[in-house]
Amino acid sequence: MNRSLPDLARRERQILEIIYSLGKATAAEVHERLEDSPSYSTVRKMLSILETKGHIKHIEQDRRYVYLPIQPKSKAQTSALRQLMKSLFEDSAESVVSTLMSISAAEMSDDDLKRLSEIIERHRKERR
Amino acid sequence: MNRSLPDLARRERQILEIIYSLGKATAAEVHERLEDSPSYSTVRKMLSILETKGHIKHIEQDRRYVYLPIQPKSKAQTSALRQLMKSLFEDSAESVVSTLMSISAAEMSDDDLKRLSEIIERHRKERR
DNA sequence: CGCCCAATGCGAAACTTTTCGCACCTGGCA
DNA sequence: TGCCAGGTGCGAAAAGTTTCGCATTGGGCG
Repeated sequence: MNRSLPDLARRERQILEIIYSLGKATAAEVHERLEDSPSYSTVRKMLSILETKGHIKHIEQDRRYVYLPIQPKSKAQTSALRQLMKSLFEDSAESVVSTLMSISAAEMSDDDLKRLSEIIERHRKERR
Repeated sequence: MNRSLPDLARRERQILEIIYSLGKATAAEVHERLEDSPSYSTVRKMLSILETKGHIKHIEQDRRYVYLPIQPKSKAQTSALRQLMKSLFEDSAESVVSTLMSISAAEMSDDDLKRLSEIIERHRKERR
């Protein structure tokens, strides 16, 4: 199956996002971070459903399950960003960057910003 | 209510995304663009549900309903990007830009890239 | 005027997601 | 050994979403 993040149901998505943001997570950790928290029992059930659907897997560690995403984060990032660009940014990188600046610029140091420029400049050069 | 895009149910989200990407849309237009298309009737029902829930509104034009988002696109962009950064990019603008480049750089002209740099440089200067 | 076409409104069935409680299992400790 | 704490598994109820068909409405045209 392997639908991308935004095609999941609400709770499923929330939970998968938590797992991605932590890299890996136990049921308890997910439960802790989930908003308007349902019971622990519910969270475990959702995890097992996500596993059945092929979005996550688990390993056993210290006698408890630790869940991991199946799709590597880099792929999830790419497909989520693509999808977002398409639905809200007219597929325009420029528009994304503008919004990104309006969100983040204030909290970034000059060096941080410089580093962003450099990422872009590097791409300009590499293509020649 | 006004949950942001990613907190909607699957179909609801798909439909709202179509409306955002077109700016405004009739039931027929949404129907056309919706994947694995459900009946026209279903689409209209969803639109009326989205309206009830406060995500869209309609105006009448040439004797048919034209639906519009309630939340301005710019707000939707901001909150969706924030959310994405948090869940998949460790809140790092740099990481977003890298991924963005890997998606888009190949299809951008040198001028396009230059314009991106300028957006960032502008922010560097404005803050001094 | 009356009919037809192209809309909308809405109730209810079907399906999917979400929630939870209870049974079970296992290691550590009194 | 037997009990407790802290895990997992899972069935089934509840809630939420999605689908559709049929009734209704109103303008344009013969």
